[in-house]
Amino acid sequence: MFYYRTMFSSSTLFGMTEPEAIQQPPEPPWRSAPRRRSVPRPRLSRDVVVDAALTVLESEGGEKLTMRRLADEIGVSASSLYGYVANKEELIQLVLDRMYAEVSFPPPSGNWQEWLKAFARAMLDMYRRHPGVAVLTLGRVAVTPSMLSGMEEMLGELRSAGLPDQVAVFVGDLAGLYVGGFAYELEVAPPGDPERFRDQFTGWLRSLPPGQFPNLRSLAGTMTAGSADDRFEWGLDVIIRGFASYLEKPPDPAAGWPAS
Amino acid sequence: MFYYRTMFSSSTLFGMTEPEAIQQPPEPPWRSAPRRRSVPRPRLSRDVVVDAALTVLESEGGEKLTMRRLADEIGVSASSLYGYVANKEELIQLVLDRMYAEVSFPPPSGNWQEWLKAFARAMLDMYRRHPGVAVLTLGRVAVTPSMLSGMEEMLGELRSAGLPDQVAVFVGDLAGLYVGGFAYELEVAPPGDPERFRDQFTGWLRSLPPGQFPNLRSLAGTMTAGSADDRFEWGLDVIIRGFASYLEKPPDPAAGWPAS
DNA sequence: GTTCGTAAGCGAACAACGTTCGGCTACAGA
DNA sequence: TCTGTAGCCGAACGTTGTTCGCTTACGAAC
Repeated sequence: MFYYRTMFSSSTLFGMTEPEAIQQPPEPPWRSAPRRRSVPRPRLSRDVVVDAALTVLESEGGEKLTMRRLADEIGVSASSLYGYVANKEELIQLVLDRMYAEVSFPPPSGNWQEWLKAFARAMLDMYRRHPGVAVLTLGRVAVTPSMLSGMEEMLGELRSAGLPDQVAVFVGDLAGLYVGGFAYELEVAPPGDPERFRDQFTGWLRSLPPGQFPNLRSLAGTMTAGSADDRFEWGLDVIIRGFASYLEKPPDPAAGWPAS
Repeated sequence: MFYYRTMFSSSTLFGMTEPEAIQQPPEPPWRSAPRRRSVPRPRLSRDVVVDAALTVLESEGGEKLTMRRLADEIGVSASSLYGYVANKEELIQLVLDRMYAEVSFPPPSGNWQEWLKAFARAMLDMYRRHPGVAVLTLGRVAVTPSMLSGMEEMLGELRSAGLPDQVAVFVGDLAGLYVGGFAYELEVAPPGDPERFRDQFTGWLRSLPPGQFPNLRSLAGTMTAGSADDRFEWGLDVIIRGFASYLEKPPDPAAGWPAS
């Protein structure tokens, strides 16, 4: 579901330790241990910080999530946060982990296509419940524990439904990119009335010079047609159809496709 | 090709003017006119600034593109840049416009599938020639003149190849998202030896606890298999197959798909 | 009950960022 | 030669993430 921005870019970013170094609990390396305290009387905690981050996120959006603003939300100074979070990047990773953990997996079924659609919808629902989160996933690679669990679950379902390994890996890759990108698009949409905005955009397209942009002009209505949900379902369907077609009729092996 | 992050989020971001206001040259609204000067003896110019931005971008990456760094590159003070560029956002838009203009369109052919693949490859080539640019497209909506031209060209080709309007619009949407996301993935990959990194990542996956992550462990090799080019071609093929399947066998109209 | 160690939290500060403002400078036109 | 102005600059402002040293208040030890 979310390999895409993950598989080739995740590890060294947060000072990933060498494979040998990770043994007992292979938590992602960015997860630093919270500071020990033999005297337990803190007003703060990792959970308090992450909770407050979510509050700020949902009420003011991703760009407004600043360490000072977050500290204000809790009623504490900004520097205090660094006792519980290594830096802002780690904070965001913790937020994303919390979000991914919220996504519930569809029950196992032999039908990988329907399962994947249900999972994708669950992901999109999560993004919708927490506006401001999709923005955080951009330009960032989140290898959080709960995201690993999501990947694991999906791979299990796809494999047990009979998909070849390579296809199982790649379908998650592509679908994850799709859902994340779609959620981002929803978030970035201007806050005002969507109808009005759509009309505005359509009108702008129609105002392009006819000689230079005939297609954009005549397709102005088409480009803004359909509800967000319709477009989401459609894209999902197209991607899954593509993979189904691949299963029925694999391309020429000489083209360099990895063997399944 | 790049509708995705465009169609529903572009306009109000940069203070889009009302449709009626745009008449003769409907340049995107972020493009402010450079300051008039009856005395033409400037060391700087918009082109000089954009050129320098590209140099910084390619040598130090997107995060390092700062106004001060850019000014240093030219040998000028940071504040001087604001005579030629309204702000950093506009600078980035200008950079992106320059990049999109560099992409050459494949010659028209009746085969929309091959045409689209060729266009996607040309886009990816552009991103590869200019490392650091893909990062800039994230979290941003670039409705630049050259990007409009790209959309126009693609729509023309797809329509003349017989694709229904709605499909033509959406295929560009999805393919654009794919290419942009892929390019970003390439950029974010750690600078060191890719082979070594892949081994590292594979090893890390294999070090996950077997009971909890059996699939991730056993698919560790599969997840990192294939060259970047192979994976790019594969994803492209999957997407296009999905659309082809849609053309042959449209889904149930009751499901709310837009009529073509 | 007093002392003490320690960790939680604070305020100030730092560097870097985008951006603005007032002023200097040097040239084109009068 | 004078003057207006365009081009550019340095300093500054308000943010940002982050660090550092200090205060404070509690649990434990005597």
